Amino acid sequence: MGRPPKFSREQLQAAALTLVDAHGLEALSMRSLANALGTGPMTLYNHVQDREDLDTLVADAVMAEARWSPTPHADWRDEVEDVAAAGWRAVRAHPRAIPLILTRRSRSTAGLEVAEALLAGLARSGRSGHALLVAFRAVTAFVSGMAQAELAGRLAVEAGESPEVVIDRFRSLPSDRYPRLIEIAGAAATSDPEVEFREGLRAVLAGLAAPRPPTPPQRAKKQGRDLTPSRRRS
Amino acid sequence: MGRPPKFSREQLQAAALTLVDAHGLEALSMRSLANALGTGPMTLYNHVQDREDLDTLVADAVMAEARWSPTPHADWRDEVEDVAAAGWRAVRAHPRAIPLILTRRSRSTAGLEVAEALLAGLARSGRSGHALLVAFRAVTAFVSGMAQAELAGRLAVEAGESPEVVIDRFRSLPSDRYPRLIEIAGAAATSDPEVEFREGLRAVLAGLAAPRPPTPPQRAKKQGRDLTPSRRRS
DNA sequence: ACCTGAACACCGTTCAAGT
DNA sequence: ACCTGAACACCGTTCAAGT
Repeated sequence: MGRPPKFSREQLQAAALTLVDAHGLEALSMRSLANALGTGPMTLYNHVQDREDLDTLVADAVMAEARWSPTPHADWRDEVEDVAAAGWRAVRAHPRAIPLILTRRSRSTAGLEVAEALLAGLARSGRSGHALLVAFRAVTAFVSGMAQAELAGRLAVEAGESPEVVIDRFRSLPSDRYPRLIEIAGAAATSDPEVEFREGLRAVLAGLAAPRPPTPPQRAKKQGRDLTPSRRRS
Repeated sequence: MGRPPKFSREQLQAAALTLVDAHGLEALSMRSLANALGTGPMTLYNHVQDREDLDTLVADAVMAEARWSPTPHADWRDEVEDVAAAGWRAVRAHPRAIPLILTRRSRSTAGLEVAEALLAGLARSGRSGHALLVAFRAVTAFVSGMAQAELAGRLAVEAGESPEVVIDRFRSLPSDRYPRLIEIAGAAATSDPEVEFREGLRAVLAGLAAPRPPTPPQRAKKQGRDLTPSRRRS
């Protein structure tokens, strides 16, 4: 009976994230992680339900790194910006894990923490209920969408191409079909992702701060989304 | 020499998407697709570079379904909203393919088409260069972020739980730690995703329409992101 | 309660051969 | 140019057994 676990959840997370950071997502498997920890694959099933669960563990490890100021700012928008930027920094620090985060963020406890902090800031705008939900979705959508954009660039670089080559290829798209795409590819060549994030987020927050036009009443309906609590192992 | 291809790109796309729609992402493999088409796995390598390439093919098939009005609206924001909503509808029509879209949208030709149409609308706001890039990122980030939210709900339902159960589980989170999360879980219970999308997008567009505060000049730097052209097979 | 090796039913992909 | 079967090096996971 009562035998102490051989590995802690934190050990698993750290080892898995290290593997992903160093060698990419494809390098993470039950077998490779077990190997990195010096055991057989089956041992992992004492700590993790699934391969899926392992992926969630990694996403959670990334989100757990997010740090923001605990003291509220004067302006609620600054507070939201602070938390959102923290989440985004955590994601950017682990580019190879981004697909996992895009796909499992809402199953991570650490993700819930970030969400609640974001909501605390947004609630200070005077919103509650449905309006708060919409604002929350807008901000989180923006953050994870920016992470998606980040991923796209890294994928190509990963595939062995320099950023310059990627942009050049865009520039060599048929210019009659994709004139604007080519234009922003040029802009992207000298752009700082941090600035893009900041400016974009401020635009979103400005939109949320502006008086909102009346909207038709809700039809009662439908399922909850982005609301899945993380399943805790045993 | 010159032998006509046994399958067209469209056939592959259709068969793969059907498989995913019907049985989920895990049901798509080189072998299962080959089987559905009545060949051996190796035949697929005449049409596709990779397993990765197959994923991109599916994402492309989904984005190719996006349809929007070809005639420009009076207000540029309505035009952007039209295109963005079209992209979102396409995504929602294939919920089980969402992880692929989140992860490979920027490698899809059909995705480029949507992007260019979005840019055409945004350019009418008077933006170009860096400002256009930022506006573009904000809108696409919002759309794919909303898709991410959509995914989260479907995952749980897929896992065999009714939407009500999912929301109930959220409501039963520790209420001292996650008060706001619980609040919006309640709001989400009666919320229509379509309304959320519309309201959120309008907030983003309102923010983009508002006069922008001055921003510090760009440091020259960095790589392009979200700009990877799709690799065409021979 | 937790650990673990063997075995099974899958994968993607290389190779070599065919037309 | 395109098709294809056999074979290889991987996967996640079930089972049964150990402490």
